[in-house]
Amino acid sequence: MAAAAAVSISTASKALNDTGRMGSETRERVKRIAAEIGYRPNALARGLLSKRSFTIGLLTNDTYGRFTLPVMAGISDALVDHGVSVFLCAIEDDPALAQIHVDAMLDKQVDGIIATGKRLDRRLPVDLSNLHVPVVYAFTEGTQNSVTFRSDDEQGARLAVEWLVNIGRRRIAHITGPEDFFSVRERAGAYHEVAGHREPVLYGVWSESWGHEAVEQLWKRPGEKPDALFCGNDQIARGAVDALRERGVKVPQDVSVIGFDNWEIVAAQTRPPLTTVDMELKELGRQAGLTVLALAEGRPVEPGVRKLPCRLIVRQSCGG
Amino acid sequence: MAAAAAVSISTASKALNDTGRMGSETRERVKRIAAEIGYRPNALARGLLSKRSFTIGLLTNDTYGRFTLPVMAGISDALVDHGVSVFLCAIEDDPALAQIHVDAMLDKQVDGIIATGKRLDRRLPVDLSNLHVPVVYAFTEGTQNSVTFRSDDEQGARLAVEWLVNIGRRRIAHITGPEDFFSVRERAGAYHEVAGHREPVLYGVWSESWGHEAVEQLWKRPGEKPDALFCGNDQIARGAVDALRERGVKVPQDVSVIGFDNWEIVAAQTRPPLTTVDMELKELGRQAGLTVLALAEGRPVEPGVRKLPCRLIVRQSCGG
DNA sequence: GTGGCATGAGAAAACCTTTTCTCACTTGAC
DNA sequence: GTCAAGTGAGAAAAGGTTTTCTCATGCCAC
Repeated sequence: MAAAAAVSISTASKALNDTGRMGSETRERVKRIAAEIGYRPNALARGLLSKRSFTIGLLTNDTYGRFTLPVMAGISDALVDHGVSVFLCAIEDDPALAQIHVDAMLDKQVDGIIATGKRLDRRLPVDLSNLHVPVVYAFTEGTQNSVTFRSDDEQGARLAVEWLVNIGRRRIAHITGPEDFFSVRERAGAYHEVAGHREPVLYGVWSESWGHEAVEQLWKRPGEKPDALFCGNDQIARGAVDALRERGVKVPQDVSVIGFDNWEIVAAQTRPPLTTVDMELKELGRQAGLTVLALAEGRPVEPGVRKLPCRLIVRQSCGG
Repeated sequence: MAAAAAVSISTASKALNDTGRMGSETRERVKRIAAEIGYRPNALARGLLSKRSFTIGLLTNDTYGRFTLPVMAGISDALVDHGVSVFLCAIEDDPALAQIHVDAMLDKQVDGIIATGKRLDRRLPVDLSNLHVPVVYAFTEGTQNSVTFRSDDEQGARLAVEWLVNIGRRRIAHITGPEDFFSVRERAGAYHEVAGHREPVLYGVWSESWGHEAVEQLWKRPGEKPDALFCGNDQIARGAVDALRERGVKVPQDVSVIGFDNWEIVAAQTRPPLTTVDMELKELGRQAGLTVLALAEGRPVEPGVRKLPCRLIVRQSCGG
């Protein structure tokens, strides 16, 4: 303890925390000696007393981290300045494992929990609604009266389709994922609204091969071919681009293609690199982090669903 | 506290921990009541006394988590049974940020630190060599006298090339990443040894487009074409497969292609799906987790570099 | 010179466990 | 009937910090 090294006992605490009454030369001396011996207070002891562990838990069922990692980066980015560290718990879809991790986090007195996932319209396999610590949901379905952050998929889709319209495309097709995804329906709705129903929506799965196959279907149909494809994610877009190339259709000259997610590893490696919609997951994580911190500190936060706007990332697959 | 709810005071502790002397009916009663009221001991208070926080820190500079996530999954998998939680700290390549995170972890009295990265032959931008907590390195360069876990890239490469030889391929080319990567040189060494120098090694970058371009180079050369490609990672392999398809070369009939990393998102989505070498990162993480736990508990661990064997994942890009 | 007050610094309690120590009571043996 | 040993359970200390309380000193004013 700094006390022993320096002179006094609990006076050290007051000196280092700039609290209490004391001579300024004593305060300075204690601080100097503390710095010299590299004294750092024990966060466990501090937490025991203050009821704040400066620790939060991040719960996710997104094994590959595609969505979780950007969210995590945002959370960490926002909280590191406040001295808060993050427990990451990957729970797959295993309720028992999830419960174990939640219990472990609670035992360690986390100041709050952020739940995140891989899908907006599904809950994590564990009930977090009656915990005595604040819970914030990010990119996963929350509970009644909770704070939930999600991307505004409708606005994102609108952004994409309007872009295609603005560069002069008229026959825009929409190739997307399974219709039971809420975000698929939201994006399709925006597509219909902006594009005006000129082309049908092709529902499928989230894979390159579906993008490939959907292009086959579209180009086998009689009549005019689409001059633009709005794809439900970057993998589908990539499959579509590959299929178009194989058919000798030029991207972006003959057909513009636009993706969703801005999953760099796919979007940037496609030839040509994909124009796509970024869901701003890092910003989403940042806000979730600040919110759980606010709740932990007792500041009031309005419950409800917060939709964060998406952003269009322009690369070369659209021309225009 | 359970004490208040039940009857006595510190007796509760002894009852719940099965220590001390006491009547079995008292012990049972305390346990029962504790279970009823859902009592869970405060890990902070426990840690203060026991000097064990049941917490470790995972430090990584692998932003996209391609390598870190499987390692993390293994660590968590190994340690969750021991009640240990993991702080994940993504430090990019920022020394100042790294130091902040390390300090925060030490303040929180982590029982140990695991350092991981995206490259075997580079250190993290922070010195962990003189900490008073154990440090284990996994998939990143460690320090003198430390415990380091890494994949056996030489053995992995051997596995791949031997497989190609065994299915009858004779003109095996090796397209790989930058020569300054230690693992690139190790893999190339094994390739030379097994394949017998029949083809040159093409060094480049870790991208699909390099795989694509390398195939162009190989097929533009006069003389016999390769009948197999051993690629330095799955992205290169994927670029190569795409280039071959565009040239009308059939995979796997005419040419076998084999990748490295088993990055499912690339390997499984390639047409045909890639046969590839898996570095068993999850197992690597598991062992790193158990090792740091052993060190934290004071059990002796031999320092040194532990090479873990790779495994061949057979899909359809090789035939045979 | 004495009473009041401001000031600086240490003492003590609290946070929640675990562990060791102590004490009262029971039992068995002589 | 007394003594030793054994048993059950509570008391107390410790762990490192923060916060409140107390006390001693010195100063000013009267």
